[in-house]
Amino acid sequence: MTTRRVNLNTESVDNYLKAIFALGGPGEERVSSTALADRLGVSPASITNMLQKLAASPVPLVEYESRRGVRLSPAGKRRALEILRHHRLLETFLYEVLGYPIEEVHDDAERLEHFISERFEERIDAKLGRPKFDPHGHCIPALNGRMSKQTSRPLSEIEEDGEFLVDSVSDGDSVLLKRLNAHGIAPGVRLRVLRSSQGEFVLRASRRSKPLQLPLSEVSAVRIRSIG
Amino acid sequence: MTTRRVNLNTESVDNYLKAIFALGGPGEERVSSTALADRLGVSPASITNMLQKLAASPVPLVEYESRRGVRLSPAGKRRALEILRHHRLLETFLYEVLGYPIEEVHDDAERLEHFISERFEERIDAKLGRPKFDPHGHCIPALNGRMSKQTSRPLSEIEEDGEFLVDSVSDGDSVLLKRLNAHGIAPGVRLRVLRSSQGEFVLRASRRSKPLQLPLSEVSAVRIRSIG
DNA sequence: GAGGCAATTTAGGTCTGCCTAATTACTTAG
DNA sequence: CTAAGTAATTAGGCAGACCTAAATTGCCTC
Repeated sequence: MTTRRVNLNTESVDNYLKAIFALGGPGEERVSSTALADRLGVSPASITNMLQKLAASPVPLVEYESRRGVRLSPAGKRRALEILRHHRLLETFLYEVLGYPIEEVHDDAERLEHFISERFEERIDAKLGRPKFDPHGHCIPALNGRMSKQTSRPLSEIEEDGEFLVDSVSDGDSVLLKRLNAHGIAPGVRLRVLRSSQGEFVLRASRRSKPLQLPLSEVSAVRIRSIG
Repeated sequence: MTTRRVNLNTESVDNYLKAIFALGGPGEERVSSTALADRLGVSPASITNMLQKLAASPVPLVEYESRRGVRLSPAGKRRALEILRHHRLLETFLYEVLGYPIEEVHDDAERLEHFISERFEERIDAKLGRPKFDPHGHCIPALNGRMSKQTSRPLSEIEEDGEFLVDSVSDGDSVLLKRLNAHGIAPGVRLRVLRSSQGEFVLRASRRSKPLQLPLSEVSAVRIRSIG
């Protein structure tokens, strides 16, 4: 019986690796099947199936022990970072060069990230002047996969009200993103937290703009640093 | 029994439609299965299979009678032209904005043409100033699918030697394209045919450049118009 | 008008990525 | 320490897009 080699360069595999990378967090913790199933919108059975394939490949893309969750192998992490790089370069490109509205950038980048060539990647990187951050304030991994670690924390986790620097804004929810943008809340901006009680925050980006009230769930989309 | 509806918005379908469009020529003649199989690098059986599906869809993309070849339906033609538009806009974009070498433009455009959004299409079109021709000299179909018809003829079909205007150059063979380019043979250029005998042509684009000798098979990649 | 041949279609598989249902392994509460 | 309850895995299927091999069919020639 020949060991049949499978093709692991598919969009689907890309998405699994991205999801594991994202859910693993900075500590690269093991990720559970359900968490993945949930994130990818796929049944748990499909997850198990794919993970077994990814782990069994000649150069395994994940480390996987049955019922104990997965984490990326070095090769898998490399791939995940490459795609993340594509994604963020594309977002920057769509925003800067093609003049997309900020909240429209994510979806197109998500689709194209799987299909651009190395040449395309290199050309837009050059055109943009080798940017380090995308328009949401997220760090763009270098070609070699290096990426500086996050020094920010979610706005939802502050101890007390006051003034902060917006570090980045999550790009997943375009409606929220548009709203934040309309209120001047964008990376690099000074943000005043006027009031944060249980589930509600009231924010203002500058004297100009109107205050914005947000529930805790949405506030966590904004990451901040202390000023200074 | 429910009529199961199939998904016809796939890359594969795109490629069938493109192939039928290209092989049908300006007269939109019926195209044979073998010609398609050949062009798409797929077995004749697969062609039959796909054509049946395309013809049976609720809005048929092709007109197909068993053993008589296919042609595009109006809907199919619309789709084919849309993709051709994507392709040529992308080529122009990669060339003009991203500075690709001319011979590298085709492959990336071919991959991306299936995945760009309407917004992307509109943005690059705007950025390029609504171009009418791609860098190979091919006409870019308008948004509504309108496209002026070709007034040129293949260089391989000239009656006698002399001077011509290069109309366009085929983008399929990147090696040839690079060679033509290196000899200054590009759309809009005056081209002198120094000698054309049986299977061989000798061409020169300007007093400057060295003459280029090409076999008939490659010469047909160049389309020309009379000078006037 | 029958044979022969090439083109085409039908039949029956494969592989990928997904799904549902059924089963098994943990974990934890009593 | 057992009974739930939950998480994960196995088993068995399906659709899409391909393939090979085995009919067919259309047509051309003798």
